[in-house]
Amino acid sequence: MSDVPAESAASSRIAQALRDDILKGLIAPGQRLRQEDIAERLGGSRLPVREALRILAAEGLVQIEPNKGARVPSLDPGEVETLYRMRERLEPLALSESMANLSSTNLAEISDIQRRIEQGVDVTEFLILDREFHMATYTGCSDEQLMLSVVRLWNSTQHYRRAFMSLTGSGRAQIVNAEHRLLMEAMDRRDPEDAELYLLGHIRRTRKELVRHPEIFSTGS
Amino acid sequence: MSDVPAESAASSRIAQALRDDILKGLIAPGQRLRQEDIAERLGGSRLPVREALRILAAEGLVQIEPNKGARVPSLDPGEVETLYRMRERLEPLALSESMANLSSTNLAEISDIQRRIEQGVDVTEFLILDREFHMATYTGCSDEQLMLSVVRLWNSTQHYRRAFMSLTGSGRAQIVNAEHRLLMEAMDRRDPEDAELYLLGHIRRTRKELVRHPEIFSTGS
DNA sequence: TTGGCATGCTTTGGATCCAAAAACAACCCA
DNA sequence: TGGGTTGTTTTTGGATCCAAAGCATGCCAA
Repeated sequence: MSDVPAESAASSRIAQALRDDILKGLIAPGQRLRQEDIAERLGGSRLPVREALRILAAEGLVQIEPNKGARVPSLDPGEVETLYRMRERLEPLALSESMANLSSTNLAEISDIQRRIEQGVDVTEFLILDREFHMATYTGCSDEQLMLSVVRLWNSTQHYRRAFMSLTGSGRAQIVNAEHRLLMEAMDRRDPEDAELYLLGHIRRTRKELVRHPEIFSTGS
Repeated sequence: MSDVPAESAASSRIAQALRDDILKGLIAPGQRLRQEDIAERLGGSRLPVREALRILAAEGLVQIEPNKGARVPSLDPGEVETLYRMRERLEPLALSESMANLSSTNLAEISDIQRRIEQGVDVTEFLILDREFHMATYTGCSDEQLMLSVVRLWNSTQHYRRAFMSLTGSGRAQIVNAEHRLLMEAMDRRDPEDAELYLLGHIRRTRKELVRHPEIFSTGS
């Protein structure tokens, strides 16, 4: 789950810990983050905590309101839909930028991740592996800003992806696997155009499924 | 008793000042930002300066390296090209999300900005008005994350847009005006599809012109 | 003369203390 | 009894001080 280049400071250590907690769902949307609590729990004073919260705010994982503190943003269905529309447009770009630089070793790694997904996993494991899969397809993309945006989008939607998976179970696994396989096949053929198209379809279908399940957004979690 | 907001947030005040300086080009890419200097120049201690730098880093305006401080990132041609490709994909989305909510008053404001652009302005003024123009077309987009991404992209490329304009002069003004007028016409017709297309073409053409002028990226500015 | 190392100087990172703003609760009054 | 108000408490924001990491200079030795 570690994305950023790990600027070796205490503030980034705290940021990393919080990031993991939020992405794992241990901190729910809407929940407030008190600086003192975090400082005590993770060690250190409140100052690096404040910087960590700034870092996370930059990644879209928390929202900071002046004099009111930080909280994990809770999104409404419309916002998540827009985030998915952003993914539909940005990730195919990242993919095509990446594919030119992917070695066959990279492709083998991607294939291996997909193999593990198809071995049947629980929701938590699937969320991790699915993210690993897509990020692996982007490893050839050297553009930092683009990848930062992609990671932000994944971060912001992670909670709702988990809620969706928990709700629908792994019944949709077959479709996802088919889409992943199509994507991999196009990548093996070194066909960025097809790969972009399959990826677009994959994300778009997920978006449409999400908006069909507004119960994900009920606060009771 | 509190009639004036009293500038409660010193860190955002400092961030705003720095942001203005960077966008105006007073702080060039590659230039280092020493915390103490900023603190002394803008008033306050180093602490709010640190937070301000984090805020700006989130907006892509500065880069922070641990124990080495913050500097305005200097981009290579490839990075700027990717940023423009991101713009090509994200801004049409923002535009279509926006258009549903634009009133005729909004459209009149946009038209007024374009009118001022066509009155003939210098480079500095053009950069401001052009940004105002496009941002005005996005005012109906209520999605925060999308707009944040768009602003980030504009921020990151601002310096190279200015370098390009200074280099080529206002010779390209006619093309830009024609594109803006086409865009406005589609918006007046309430045709998001056409508007997206014109906007895409506008950004794409600018990208292609930029990559044709690599001398923009030479450090001597 | 040149390469490498050590020392000091500068700059950033972190901790503690203090002030201000907001949430909360109890109270008073209508 | 309900709403507004005021005072207390909690929490965040800012300033100062101290520690650690870079960086440059300059010295010494080969």
